[in-house]
Amino acid sequence: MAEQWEKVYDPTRVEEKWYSYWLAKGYFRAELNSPKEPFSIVIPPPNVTGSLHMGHALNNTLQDILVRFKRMKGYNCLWMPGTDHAGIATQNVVERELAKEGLDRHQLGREEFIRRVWEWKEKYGGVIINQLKKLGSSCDWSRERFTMDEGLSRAVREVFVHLYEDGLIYRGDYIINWCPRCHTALSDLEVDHQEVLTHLYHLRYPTEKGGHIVVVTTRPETMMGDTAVAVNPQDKRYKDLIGAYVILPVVARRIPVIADDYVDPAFGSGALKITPAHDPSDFEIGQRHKLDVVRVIDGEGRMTGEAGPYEGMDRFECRERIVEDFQRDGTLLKTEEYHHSVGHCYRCKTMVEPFLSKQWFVRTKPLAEPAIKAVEQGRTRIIPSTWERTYFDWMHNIRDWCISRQIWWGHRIPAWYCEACGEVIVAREEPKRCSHCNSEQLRQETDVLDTWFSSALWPFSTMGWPDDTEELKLFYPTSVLVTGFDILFFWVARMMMMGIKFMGDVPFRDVYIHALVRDMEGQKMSKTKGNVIDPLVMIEKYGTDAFRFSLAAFAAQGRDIRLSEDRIEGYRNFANKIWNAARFSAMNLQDYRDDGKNLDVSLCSAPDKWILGRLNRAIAETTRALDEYRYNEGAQVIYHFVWHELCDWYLELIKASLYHSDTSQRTITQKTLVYVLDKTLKLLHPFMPFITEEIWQRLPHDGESIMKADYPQTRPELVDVKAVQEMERIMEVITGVRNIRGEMGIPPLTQINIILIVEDAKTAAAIKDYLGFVKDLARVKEAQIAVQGERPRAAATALANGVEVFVPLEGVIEDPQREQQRLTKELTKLLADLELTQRKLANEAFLQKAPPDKVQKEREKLLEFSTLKEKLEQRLAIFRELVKGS
RNA sequence: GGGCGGAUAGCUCAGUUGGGGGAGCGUCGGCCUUACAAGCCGAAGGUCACAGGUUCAAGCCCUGUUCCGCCCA
Repeated sequence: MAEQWEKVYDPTRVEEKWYSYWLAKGYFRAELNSPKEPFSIVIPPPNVTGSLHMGHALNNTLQDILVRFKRMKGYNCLWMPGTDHAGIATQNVVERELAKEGLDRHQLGREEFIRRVWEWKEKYGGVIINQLKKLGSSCDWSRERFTMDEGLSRAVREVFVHLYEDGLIYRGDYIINWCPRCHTALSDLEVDHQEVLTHLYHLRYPTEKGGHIVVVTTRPETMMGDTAVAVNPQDKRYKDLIGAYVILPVVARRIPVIADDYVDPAFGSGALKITPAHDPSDFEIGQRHKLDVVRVIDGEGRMTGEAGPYEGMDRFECRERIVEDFQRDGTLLKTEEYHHSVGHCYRCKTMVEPFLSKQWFVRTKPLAEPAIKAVEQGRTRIIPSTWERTYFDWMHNIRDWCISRQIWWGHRIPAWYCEACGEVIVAREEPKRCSHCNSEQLRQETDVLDTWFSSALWPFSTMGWPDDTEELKLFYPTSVLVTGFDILFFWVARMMMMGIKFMGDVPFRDVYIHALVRDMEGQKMSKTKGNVIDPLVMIEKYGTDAFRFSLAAFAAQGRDIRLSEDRIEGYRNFANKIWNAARFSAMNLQDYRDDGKNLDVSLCSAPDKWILGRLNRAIAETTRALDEYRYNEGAQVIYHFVWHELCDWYLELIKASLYHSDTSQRTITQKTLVYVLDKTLKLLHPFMPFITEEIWQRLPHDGESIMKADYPQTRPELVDVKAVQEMERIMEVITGVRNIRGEMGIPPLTQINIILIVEDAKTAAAIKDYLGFVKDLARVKEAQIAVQGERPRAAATALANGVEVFVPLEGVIEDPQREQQRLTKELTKLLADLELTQRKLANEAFLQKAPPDKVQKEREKLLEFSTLKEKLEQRLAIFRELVKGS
């Protein structure tokens, strides 16, 4: 034990060292031939373009805690890591790079562009993986996957073709969400609705027979695409106009007035302009009434030739111009302010354009049904269960999923079109000729699939599906998925559907949904708001262990996390506390030799027995907390145990034995200390992997690494309940004396004597052996015990569970008023408690209806409080006299 | 418009079948006590948002109100 123990724990050197050690030893690897029970988690794959943010940090800390916990519990653990190709995001990044060189992807061509993306991925794609390693994540890196890997791509093709053959994938013309900047379709989920302040424009459309009708719209620029005006059939104002025609301004097109229940007569003028090409509801109305479809905005967000004089203008510019023009010519009657929510691209925040186009869709209803049932039947549990409702709501109202994207980076849709006969061929491998007309003129679909399509297969594609692998047999279904609620629909719901469809079983037994990390004001962290706290900066500043512990301590179920740096600093101090406790122990263990025998409680000292009792409880509670995904409770239990029980009491209590006592007592305490530290470090390891390994290796230990050690189990046979209680009574005595010191302003260096008065000789005998602890911890010079003796008059008093503590004040402090004040304060508190108890016991209904044990408890309290009251009043009487006399 | 969550100490938050409201940070007082001043000892501080209801008993269960946040349309 020649190691240097620095006075302050320095995480920087330690972390790197142990992570490399664990890697080199292969501790993170899952085994394929193991008798151990399997436990598996697939990582929510971060975007390959990403870098570690708080969300990742929380998510992976929680997973790592679970995996380390289970591994120590003896499970064969697989934590499957990897990244997601993030189609749109990655393409955007690489396009930006190209733009710096003055290039765009069209100049490069598809093949060359994709080559550049791969090149970029090889160069920068590993960033987040290294950051996860810094966090201590014990993933099985030998199995790292990427959604664009050959194996995973094969799974994607297999699933696509299979779904197509089952009639669950179709292609057609529908209104989809179009991002004019990313130049692609988006699914409904990929649209963020944001409340914006815009205007409602009242436009006057002349009717064919003279007169006019007023329509109300937020989007006047689409009016050139109107193909009808709709009113509610019940609306008397417009009854006569139904079937008539109006003349569309600007383009002078003749369009009908139609009746449809969709129109709300109370909104605006009650007349709605219908633009089937640029609004989802209008599209549906258009289909019902077989209306023409006129596209006035193109994929770039610019006005088409159909827009007449506005052709070529940007959609927003067009709105301004058209409003000006209408103002001038009287078409615009009125403008009012209006709040409504408008869709924005979740990747680039551009306002999406509802857009009619040909896209590929997944028919989701048949897939959703079994996924709903699985949760209803509890085959997958969602924790906390409040999220089940959200899951069900979404699943019940699920809409078909637009899966085609007009970008290049991603899994190209395995469909080919025959140039000769127009046949669509969907196949696993590229077809040579048309299955219908035998033509060789085939052209592959240019669209790629939504990234979430491949993510949906993640729990089984990463394990080698469609091959029938050992991994799948062992580790599917996975034990738990740990993820944030923001991707419950995007990802979890879709994995449920695909897992059940293709594996015949749910992808995970449990889904643990954790909170979002927000800033101190409760705002979502975002780069644009500038309120991000960088996890890597926190790690740098406070150490990984402190940072991880903070996240765990904050992770209360069902509640968002408002991260505060003060708390992280607090847990940095906690790490230092542990370090110093270990340092102290090491200093007192230099001569310790393990005798190889089991710990014999009967030989232990009272503090030893006490800490063993507390340890047992800490083990039970931490284990229960982690079994129930109550991370914050687990963290809290350990924190309290280490700081306020182990350090504040136990280490202080054993100093005397370590410093002065005879060898046998010292050896037993050393043995207990080693035992307790060992278990404590193991309890803490899943939360704080690095510091626990460092300390564990420095102290007497058994094995190569703490992460391969057994997780502590409760040991009732090591708990001596009576000894624990006796110790606690002495601790109360100590606290009582300290309280007197503090309240009476007796400086620590002032020597005091105490007299303990007890009721019987038995108690006196029980306490006698413990006087040393009182002397040491309360800084007492002389301590006497008396049975039923006379109470000293000028002495401050404390009552400790059957022991009356007296601190004679003569020569210590001469002002009796202080003690009088102190006693009055105590008495006031006591009287409040006493009154409450008396009132309860005076209540007939309570006596009759409350459970007997509760009533009994109140009776005991009454007795206790009454005795205390009597004693306090006696003391007060004495001090009143002393005050008078002085 | 529909749904969900929150309101508890100065601040950030725990509080698991209803039975004397806790922690961390901060504050105040005292300490360089040979592991740790990133520390030790002591203390103060709360109509548990508001109004009703159920119950012998409510921070907790029910109803309504106000304010805040989120998701979906």
